[in-house]
Amino acid sequence: MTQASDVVSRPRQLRRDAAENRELLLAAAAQVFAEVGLGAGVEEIARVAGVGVGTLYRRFPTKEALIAELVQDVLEKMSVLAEQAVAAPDGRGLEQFLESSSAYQAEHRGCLPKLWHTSPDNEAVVRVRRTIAALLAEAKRHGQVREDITATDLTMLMWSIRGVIETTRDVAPEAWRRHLALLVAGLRPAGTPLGHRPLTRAQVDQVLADPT
Amino acid sequence: MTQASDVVSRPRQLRRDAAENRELLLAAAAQVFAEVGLGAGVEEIARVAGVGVGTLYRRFPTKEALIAELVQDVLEKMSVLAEQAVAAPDGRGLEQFLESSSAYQAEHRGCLPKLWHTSPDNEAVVRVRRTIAALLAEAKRHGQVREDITATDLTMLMWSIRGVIETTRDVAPEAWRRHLALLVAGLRPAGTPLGHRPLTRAQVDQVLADPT
DNA sequence: CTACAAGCGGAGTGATCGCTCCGCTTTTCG
DNA sequence: CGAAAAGCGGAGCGATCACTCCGCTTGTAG
Repeated sequence: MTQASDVVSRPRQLRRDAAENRELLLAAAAQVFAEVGLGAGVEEIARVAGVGVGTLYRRFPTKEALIAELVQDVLEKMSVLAEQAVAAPDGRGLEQFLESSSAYQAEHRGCLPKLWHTSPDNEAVVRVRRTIAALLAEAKRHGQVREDITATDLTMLMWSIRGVIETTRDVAPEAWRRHLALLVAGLRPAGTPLGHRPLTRAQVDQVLADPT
Repeated sequence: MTQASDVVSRPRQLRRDAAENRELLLAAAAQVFAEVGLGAGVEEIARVAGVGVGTLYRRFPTKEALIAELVQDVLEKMSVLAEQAVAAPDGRGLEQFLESSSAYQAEHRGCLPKLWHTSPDNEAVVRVRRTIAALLAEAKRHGQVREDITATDLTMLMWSIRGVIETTRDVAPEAWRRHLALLVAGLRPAGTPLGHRPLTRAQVDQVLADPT
C-alpha cells in the first residue's frame, strides 16, 4: 500500500541485529516456500532463519505480508529484466525477456501462486507492463511477431509457463524451456488467425486483484 | 489401487438411499471444489449434498478418496473425448481433442490440481496416452503438426492450459481458447526447431506419481 | 407386519495452523 | 559505563480442519 514511504514511515531505523534478522527471514521464507510451497508453516521459516516466530511477527505483521514482500522482490527483478531486454537487437528483446523472466521464476517458484495476484496499481507491475508493450511493438516492427498478438496475450503466456514450471519443478526443472520454444513458434508470423478475442486489460486487472 | 474389484469387494450392495447419497456427495463435491477449490471443507460438501459429514465418511474413507473418485471420472471422460477425436478427418483429431478436453477441464476445474498426480498405471491414463499418440501420428501424417513434436510435448501443453484455466477461471472462463490457438499455431510445421529436448516418458511418469 | 441390519446426523476429538504475549537479553548512545 | 529502548524466544491461545462415535431412524427380507 504505502510502498513509497516504507523506510520513512518506520519509527526511525531498525536496530542492526533486527535488520539482519529481517533479511535472514526473507531468505529463509524464499527457500522454504520454494521447497514445500506456500503452505509451509511459519515455525519452519523461523527455524531455518535461526530465530523465533515472535521475531518473524515483529518484522512482518502477517505471513501474508511476508509473502507480499517476496512477490514484490520478484516483480522488481522482472522489471529490471524487461528493461535489460530493450537493448537486444532486431526485435529479439521480447524473446529474451520471456526467457530470462521464466528462468527467474523457475528459481523463485515459492511465491508464484501469489505472483499474479498483486494490485494492478503496483508500481513494479506498471513498469513491467509498459516495458513489455514496448518490447512487443519492437518485435512486431521487426517482423518477429504476428500483428494480432496483444500485450494481454503475453500475460496469458506467462501464466501458462508458470503452470509448466510448477508442474515439472521437481522432475525436470528446465522443461519450461521447450514449452516456451513452442509458444515462441506460435507467436511467429504466417500462422492462421487465432480466432478468439484477446483478454481485455480490465480482465487482466481483475485477475491481478483477485486475492484468492 | 484395487480399482478392478471395486464393486465386488463391497459387502454386497448399497442400500437404495445410501447409493443415492453417494451420487449426491460426488455431485456436491464437484460443485463445491469448482467454486472454492480443493481447500473446501468436508462440512460444506456434506451440507450442499444435504447429508451429514458422517454419511460422507461412510461412503468415502477420506476426503482424498473422494477427490480421487472425481479425478477418475474426469480421466475417463477425457479418454472418451480422445477416442471420439480419432474419427475426425484430415489429421484434425488432435486439435479437436485438445479443444474438447480443455473445455471439459474448464467445466470441471475443481479437481484439476490433482488431475495430473494419478498413478501412471491408471487404466484411463494409459488409454488416453495411447489414443493421443495415435492422434499425434495421424496429425503428422497429414502435415498438420511439425515432426519434432512428441507425445510428452502434448502432455506439457495440457499442463500449461490448466494454468491458464485456473488463473482466468473467474474473470474470463473462455480465455484458454485463445491460448490454445496460440499453442496450436506453434505446433504447425515450418517453424524453427524448438531447440530443447522434450520430456522423457519417465519424467512424465514421475510427475504423475508425485502425490504433492 | 416385524425385526434387524444398514444408514443416518452432527456433536465431539485431536492435530495443526497463524498469531500473541511477556519475562529476559542485547544494542545503542550520552 | 549504565540506563533505557528495542529486540528476542517460544509457550500458549483460539480457530479451523479432517475425521470418529454413538444414539436414533429407515429400508428391506422373510
